[in-house]
Amino acid sequence: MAVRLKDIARDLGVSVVTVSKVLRGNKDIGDETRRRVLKRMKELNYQPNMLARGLASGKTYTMGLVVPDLVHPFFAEFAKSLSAVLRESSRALIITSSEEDPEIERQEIRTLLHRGIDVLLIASCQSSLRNFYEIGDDRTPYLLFDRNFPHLAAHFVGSNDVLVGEMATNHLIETGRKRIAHIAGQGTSPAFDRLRGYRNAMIDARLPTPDSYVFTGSRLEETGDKVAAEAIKHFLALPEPPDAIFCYNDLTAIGAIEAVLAAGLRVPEDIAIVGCGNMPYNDYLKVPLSSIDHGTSELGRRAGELALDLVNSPEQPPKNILVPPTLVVRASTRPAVQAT
Amino acid sequence: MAVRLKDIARDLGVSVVTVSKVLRGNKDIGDETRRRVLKRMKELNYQPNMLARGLASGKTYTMGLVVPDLVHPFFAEFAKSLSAVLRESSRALIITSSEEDPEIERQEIRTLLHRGIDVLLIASCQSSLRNFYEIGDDRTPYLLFDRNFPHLAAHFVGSNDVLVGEMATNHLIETGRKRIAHIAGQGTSPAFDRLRGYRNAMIDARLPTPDSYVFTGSRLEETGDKVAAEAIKHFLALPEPPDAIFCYNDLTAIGAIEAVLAAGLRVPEDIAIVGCGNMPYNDYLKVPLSSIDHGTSELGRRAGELALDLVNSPEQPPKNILVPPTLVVRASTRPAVQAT
DNA sequence: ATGCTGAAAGTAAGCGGTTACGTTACGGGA
DNA sequence: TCCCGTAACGTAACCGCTTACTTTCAGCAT
Repeated sequence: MAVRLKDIARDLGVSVVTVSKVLRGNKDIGDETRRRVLKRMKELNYQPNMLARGLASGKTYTMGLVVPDLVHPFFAEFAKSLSAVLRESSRALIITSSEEDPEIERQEIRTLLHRGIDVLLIASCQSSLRNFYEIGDDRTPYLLFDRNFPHLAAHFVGSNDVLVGEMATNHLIETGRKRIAHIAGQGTSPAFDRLRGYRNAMIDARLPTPDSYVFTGSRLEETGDKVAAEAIKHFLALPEPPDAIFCYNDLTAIGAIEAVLAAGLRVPEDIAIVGCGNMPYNDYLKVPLSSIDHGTSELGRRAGELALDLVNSPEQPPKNILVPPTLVVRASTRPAVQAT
Repeated sequence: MAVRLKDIARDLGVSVVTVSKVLRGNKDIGDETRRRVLKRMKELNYQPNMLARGLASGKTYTMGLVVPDLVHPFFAEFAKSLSAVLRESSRALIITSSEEDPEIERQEIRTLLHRGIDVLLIASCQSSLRNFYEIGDDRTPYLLFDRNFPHLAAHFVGSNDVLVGEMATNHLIETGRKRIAHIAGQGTSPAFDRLRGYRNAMIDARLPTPDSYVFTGSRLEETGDKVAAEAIKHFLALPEPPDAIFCYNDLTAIGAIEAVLAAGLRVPEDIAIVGCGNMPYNDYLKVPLSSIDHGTSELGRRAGELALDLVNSPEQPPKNILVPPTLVVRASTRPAVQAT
């Protein structure tokens, strides 16, 4: 079996408490004793039993992460980056997926809390806040990422999604488009904020945004490509079809490109398209896709740092960490008028 | 704070042990008592403290997963599917990434073992077996997936990669190609087996496979697209360039398509290309990519089931679970001779 | 000499469960 | 009537570690 504190104590003729104190760097121990204990720990390759430590101390050295979908590159990359930060402070990460199902999310949160985690990180797929009151009861500190709840005073790490919407829209405006449409998401703060950013930019540029230029779809993370097909059908049936589309995310943008091409039109000549998320394969698509990059690994890093901070000072006032987005231009938004 | 067995016992005037027995479905309890305990558990919304249970019983109801890269769609999908299986038996999953670094992998394994997990699942990036002797010492059952070690008598869940290579190559042969090349991986069992499958198929078809038709690259999971560019340069410089290429994975195939197109040749007319992994975006590439599908979620499911089985009977003889691959044909391998 | 201080160690209790045995009371077979 | 088996529950110890509180003793001021 594994080496225990007891074994080291016995070997050295000291008490378990003494060894435990050395382990945790307690001042309470003489130099000579400390040295002997540390030496023996190395020799035996001692690793503390985290279950026992967690039970006795309340700290588990474990963080919990709940994402709506592990396969989505954004969440995967976030998890990877977060994981790297936690590894440095030798904490484990329990990752669970809610599959975009509020009931599963609820279940996963409860499981994590009762399993014992120091901090919970979550991109919630809830529309209500019920789950979060439960978390509050358990006094486990938590932070939201990617998706925020305006009326919940919680820590948040994410993009400035209003700015995301503005940047994408302004980019289309700057390349000379006038009739700019938006395929919008639903029910989450990024969806809401990106729409707002889009509206802001259009109003600033004094461009019209008829209601018919905003097509709202749901579950765009998983089925954005399908939804985009409907959206394009809708847009192309308008008396004045758009000459550019800002899509809620890249999957939707990909679907939009496919649908536009299938309709016999050209991207970007007839319709320019910009997405959001800057997925790895954007360069290799039929039309390489312009996109807004969230700085995902930066997000993961910042979230990890905040989480570590919350372990020590759980009661601090809510922080709101926004990582600035960047625009990555590719072929799908080359200027409409090739003035040469 | 959370509800404990003690609270329920007190409320009902029975002992903690009685409640514990009910919790675990022990026969040893009368119907009436059992009913009262269960009722009270529901009322108080009791959830067992996993740390305490783990410490006392040795079972942690937690599995550990080590993957080389969380962002890779294969591992993400595997993790997702595995996670779903474990959720059904209310077990948590600790996911860690080795970043394709043997030393990190070693570290992560040790951390997991000392944290206490019931089963370890790992796609190892080791070339040596050193880590696995360590695991053996801790008597924690483990299973390998995706990447196997021929000389290690361990449980394995993965593709039949020889068959993968044969299927891909045979498909190219059946569509009329004669000069078929392979961009091969390095150092892992899938790389080795797919190469063998390629060779098998070529020999069976009495087609030549000069050494110059096999280009070996490393770290294809992360940089396959770059490596493919070199490979294509190499192939096109041959006196008799190939008319088809079987690529170790989809990322490599994507890079190959890009490079072939950039060289002014057509896919599939001049060079057909088949990949491996059947990534989500294969339909949307410049040339939609034919690929071998591993049945990734099936793999995750089978791995999860085996892992659950190992909890109860850790000492069973090594199982070797191979999920049959399937071919998904897209534009990149349309027949060379459109005989109409 | 007496008492106080602080460094260095130890003692005991407990975290929330589980496990291996006891104990009790009842009923049936001989 | 006696014994024993069994159902139903309880007792005590322990899992490996931490926490809060002693204890011990040297050094120093009074």
